[in-house]
Amino acid sequence: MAGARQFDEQQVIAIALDVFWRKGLHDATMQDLAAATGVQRGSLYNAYGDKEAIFLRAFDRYAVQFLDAAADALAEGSTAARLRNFLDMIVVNMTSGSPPRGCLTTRTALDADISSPEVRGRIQGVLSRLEQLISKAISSAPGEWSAADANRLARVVVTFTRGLAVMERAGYSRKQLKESAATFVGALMRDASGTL
Amino acid sequence: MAGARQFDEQQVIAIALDVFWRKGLHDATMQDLAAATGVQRGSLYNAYGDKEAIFLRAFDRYAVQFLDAAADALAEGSTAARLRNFLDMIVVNMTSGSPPRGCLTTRTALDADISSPEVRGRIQGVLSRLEQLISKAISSAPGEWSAADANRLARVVVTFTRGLAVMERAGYSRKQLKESAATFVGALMRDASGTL
DNA sequence: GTCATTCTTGACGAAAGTGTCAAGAATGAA
DNA sequence: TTCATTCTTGACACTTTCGTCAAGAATGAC
Repeated sequence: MAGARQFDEQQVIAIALDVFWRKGLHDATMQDLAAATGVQRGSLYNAYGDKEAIFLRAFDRYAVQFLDAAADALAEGSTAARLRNFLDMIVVNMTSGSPPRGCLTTRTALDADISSPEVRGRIQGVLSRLEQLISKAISSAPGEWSAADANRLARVVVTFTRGLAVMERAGYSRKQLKESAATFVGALMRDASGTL
Repeated sequence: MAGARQFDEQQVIAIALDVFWRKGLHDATMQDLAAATGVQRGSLYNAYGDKEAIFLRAFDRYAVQFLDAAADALAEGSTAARLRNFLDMIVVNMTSGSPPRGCLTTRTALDADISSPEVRGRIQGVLSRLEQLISKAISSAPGEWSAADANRLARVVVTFTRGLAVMERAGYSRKQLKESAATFVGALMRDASGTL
């Protein structure tokens, strides 16, 4: 293999992820990626083909990290504690960075109508795997829900997390989002504890 | 006033709303607006200045209609019934059209980082007025919530509606969204009735 | 060390969008 | 009817982005 690649692919994809996270798949340009990575536009075309191919690589890395973190947050405690941990993780995730980067999945989902089937598939993949994780966490914790209820509730929780991502874009602070998340879990799980 | 305008402004704004609703403020072009309205690009620039000015007019009309519809849906019945009516209205609203148009407010919110303060302000305005409507509906219905609880719950409900809008973009059907909404209300409002 | 292969670079042409403008058309007021 | 004003139209200049390509640089295999 002659003419070796002059850049670190892992690093380029990691930087590309950051660019996409900040600007979105649609708004990030090849020039943005070239500037951020220090790799010439032509080299990126040569190495990956087009912007979407870079996005898919970056997104796949992101999805793995994200779902791992979600699984961790959902691993222990009561159902309420698991959901609280999970939602806190989500909120911190979307309010990190300066300025905050928001949620890459949600941003990408909103552009679904101008995205390729590949991209749409990744979004649906992340959301459905997330739903499965949550459903499992709900039904495996000591709780009062049937498997069917757990599935339905999991979808509601996923939907709520997407709402948090929108609210973040609308200007709500980390603190406000955490407060809403706490209210949500409190209302959903309310029992004799009397929260809410 | 000599040289009268050759087009119906109400109609142009209504058509512009449809274009923005389908493509988003950012992705809709002046050429899209010109083609859809039948008014030349130059005339639109002459009449309104730029794309954002047209958007603001269209959005303001949309916001009034939307909030009126929300107030209607939240007007009568138990807290649960009000919320169910309201969420059904929201879901129908975002799944109407072919293909479905989604939610204009949510789409616009997701582009907050490249929008003007005026546009961001409109988004926040709609969301906060919606929150107030819901809070009022919750606390005015025969129910068990304090005013502070109603405020917190209202924000949770607004957040959930934003989540529904994202899920719609991700490919969920009207039926699925309604089902999630029903589960949400059932879980939130659960009492001796035993739903969920 | 030679060489075929691959990568890198900068430039190119095409396409799409923006905002502006001069010239002409249309209109209401007098 | 006349005329000043306003609207309409198509063209223009500018910008951004895209994808490609030829020429040169770098590298691993032999």
